[in-house]
Amino acid sequence: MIVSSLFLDGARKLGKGARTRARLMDAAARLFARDGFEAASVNEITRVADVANGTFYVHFRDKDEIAVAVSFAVAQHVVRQLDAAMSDVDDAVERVSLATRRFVDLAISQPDWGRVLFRAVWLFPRLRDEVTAYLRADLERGVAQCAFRITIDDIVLDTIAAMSASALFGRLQGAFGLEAGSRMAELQLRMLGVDPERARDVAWRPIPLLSLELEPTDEQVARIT
Amino acid sequence: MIVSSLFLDGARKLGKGARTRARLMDAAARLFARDGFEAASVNEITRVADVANGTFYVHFRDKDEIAVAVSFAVAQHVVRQLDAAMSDVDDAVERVSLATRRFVDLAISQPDWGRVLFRAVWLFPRLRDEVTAYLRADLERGVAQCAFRITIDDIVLDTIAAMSASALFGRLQGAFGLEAGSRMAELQLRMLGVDPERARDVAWRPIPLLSLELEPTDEQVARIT
Amino acid sequence: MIVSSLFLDGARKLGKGARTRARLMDAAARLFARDGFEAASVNEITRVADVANGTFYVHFRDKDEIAVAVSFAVAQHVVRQLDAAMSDVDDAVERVSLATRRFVDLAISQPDWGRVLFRAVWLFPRLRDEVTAYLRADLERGVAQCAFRITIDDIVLDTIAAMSASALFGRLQGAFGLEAGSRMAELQLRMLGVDPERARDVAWRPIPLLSLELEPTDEQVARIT
Amino acid sequence: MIVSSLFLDGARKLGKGARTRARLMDAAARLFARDGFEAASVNEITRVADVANGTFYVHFRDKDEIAVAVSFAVAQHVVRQLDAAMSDVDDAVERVSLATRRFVDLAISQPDWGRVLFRAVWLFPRLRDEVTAYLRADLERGVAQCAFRITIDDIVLDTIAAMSASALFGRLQGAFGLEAGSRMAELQLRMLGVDPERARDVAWRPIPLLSLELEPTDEQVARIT
DNA sequence: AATGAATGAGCGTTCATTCAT
DNA sequence: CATGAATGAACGCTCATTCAT
Repeated sequence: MIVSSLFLDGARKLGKGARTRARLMDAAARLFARDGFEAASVNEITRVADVANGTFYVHFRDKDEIAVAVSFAVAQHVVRQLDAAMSDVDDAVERVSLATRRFVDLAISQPDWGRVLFRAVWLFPRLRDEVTAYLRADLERGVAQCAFRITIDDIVLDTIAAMSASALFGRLQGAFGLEAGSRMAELQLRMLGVDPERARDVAWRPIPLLSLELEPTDEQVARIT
Repeated sequence: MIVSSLFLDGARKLGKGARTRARLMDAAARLFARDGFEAASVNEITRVADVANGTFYVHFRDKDEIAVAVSFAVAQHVVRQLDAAMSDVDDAVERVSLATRRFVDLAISQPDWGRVLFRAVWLFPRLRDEVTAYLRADLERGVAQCAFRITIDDIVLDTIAAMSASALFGRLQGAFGLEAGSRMAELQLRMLGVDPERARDVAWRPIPLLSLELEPTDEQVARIT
Repeated sequence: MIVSSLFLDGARKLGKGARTRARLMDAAARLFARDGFEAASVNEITRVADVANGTFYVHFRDKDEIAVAVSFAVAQHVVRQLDAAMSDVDDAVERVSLATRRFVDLAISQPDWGRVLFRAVWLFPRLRDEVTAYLRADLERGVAQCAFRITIDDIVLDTIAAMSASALFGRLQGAFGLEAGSRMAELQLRMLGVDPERARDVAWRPIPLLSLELEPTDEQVARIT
Repeated sequence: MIVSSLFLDGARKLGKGARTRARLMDAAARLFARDGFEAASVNEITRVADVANGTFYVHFRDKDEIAVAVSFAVAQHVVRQLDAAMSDVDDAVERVSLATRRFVDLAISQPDWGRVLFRAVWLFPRLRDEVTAYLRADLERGVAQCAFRITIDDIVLDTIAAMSASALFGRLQGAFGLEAGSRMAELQLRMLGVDPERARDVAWRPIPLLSLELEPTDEQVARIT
């Protein structure tokens, strides 16, 4: 269930240095998810990555740097795939629903990444902005399509994000069941001014499960390395 | 603006032990708020409380214990007052709006408590439950009054809480302005199925500011001590 | 030969805390002398002082603080005794000669302190000033007595100090023999304009050896603690 | 003002290996001067020298070795030039004065080398001996010329050196002004038994400034490489 | 000869916690 | 109940050095 080689998989064909760096990022992702940024120690990261403690500082200036690197890489990886998976969907109502539902379902398929994302979004406002850029586009599309009867501002954007994050969190904690994604999507659509019946229909309609690709694109690897 | 004697004020008439404990909790509340739970050290707490560092362990088993004690006490204190301040309001729409708006305005009047609450709610699910008990009552009242067209379940409850918390957070960070409380209340009401026009009216109508009472009730003091 | 309890001896009658602090300062003096400030590690100091490494920080903010404390305490202790031991000598020529000779002889009787002094004087200009204040008084006295035919300025002062330090260093290294103190005193007096014959007479005349008092005065202990 | 290619300039015509070694020595000289021997790290040296860190150990056994190499080379380079610049001066009084004044003036024209020299002289007694060999010749010449009324021994030699070093140090620290060289030369001459009037005359008489040659002789390069 | 990733002991410092007084 | 000195494991980080390429 836990995929621990997001970065290593992508770096297999690269040099030895890149592989070590990837091992460190994998270890960090796992520990940040389990313990949080502060509680995860550099020594523990290197222990899990199976390198000497000094090796950490060959690849990262300090603990913050790996936190940022891991967070951004995971976030980009996830968001891009969610986005790519609905490239053929035009309707904003469908898009918002799909994004939320699939984002929440991350909690099941990749709990580590989910946790990293969840924590990182609080810590790095820039990351939040980058992630919500996709969301903003969909919301504005919805307004243009007269599907959302609401003014799009920062508070709405942030609130939608917080709602999705909250559902993800509930799933991760085991407080919510499988329906969390649909339920949250429904609530969001209602809030955005979508007719409650339509909101229910769209949010609960079965969708093909998106199985997240483990191996990042070469382009992503390049940015990470 | 910053209240630093929430607990001490209430413990004045009690014994010396209770006063020392109260001083520690006041110090802890201030430091947890300012630095976060992890960054606040026991030595710093005792320094601010003006007691010897060993005295801490006379009153609390460990750092976690004081965190729980402070969080629950602050949360109860705040929630009860928000509740008491609308004891004469029957309409659920008004109640939900008032609760959210005043909760968010905490960020201004008592940023210390706001931060403590915000952190504590993530940390202690039990605290979340206690706080949302009040909310649940209002939501069910709203359904009974046919004002909310929605099924009340844990996800809705949690989502409303997360939305308020998110607005509080935005205020604390300076990302949102004075209007955050009203805007969030409006979004919540829309989500709950209130007519958008009514939601806007209620959420943005001027309300008397609630100045939080500093001294906890005797009953609260008893529970804390 | 090596006195390692300058501070501990003085703190015997004080509380436990003062004794631990004294043990740390003794250990630090020994290690600073042997290895220098930078090479002496805090862990080593606590090991020699036979306390836990964390105990160091109960008594000193950081490594610098103990370096300053040790340096100033040793310097004051030494300088005051040199000064006190010639309270009945009026003649500036005699005084300068005595001070240099006895200072250099430190190298034999207390090599640890000698080394600490030598290093500290380079590191802490303020310490240099404090120490040379005594010297300045004697030089000015000599000018007033028409014994020194020279203008007293910072360079002269500093040069006399450097010369004495250099002789101390040579003794510590084993490069110079017993005569170093007298030889250096003679050179200094010649430089100051004293007649070469008189310089030789005064500098080489036998003097009672000053055995440095190990136990600092209560006043000194109070300043240190 | 700061010469950073003392060794590289001299190694231009040599092989690639010699050039790399020279680049490392230039970098080390600069960093030892700026930060001191202990604070200058091997990685920093290689970074400044623009070679890989592993390359360092192709050319030097350890950090000590480069410190010795740099110190001796700089010292020889400086001392030989000071000596060469007064090849036509016979009078020992003039020679001692010139040497001290020009040595102290190093602090202005080449503060980097000044600092390296100053530190190195304390660290490597053998270096001290090599440098003072020149000085000894002049002192003995002065005795032969009946200009110095003093017995030349190791202490006198060392003291003269310490005095010059002290003046250099004062200049580097900014504690002394332009006059430091002359003042110190005057003090030395007085100490050596030169008539105070003559000492003043010689020490303060204007001299042509010596601009140090950057490129070492081939012979020097050979010894370094 | 040159590279640069990797090592691991060691650094100064923090801090929750204990315990004799 | 209160004290505060003492503890020692753990922290983030540095750095001289090694070695496979």
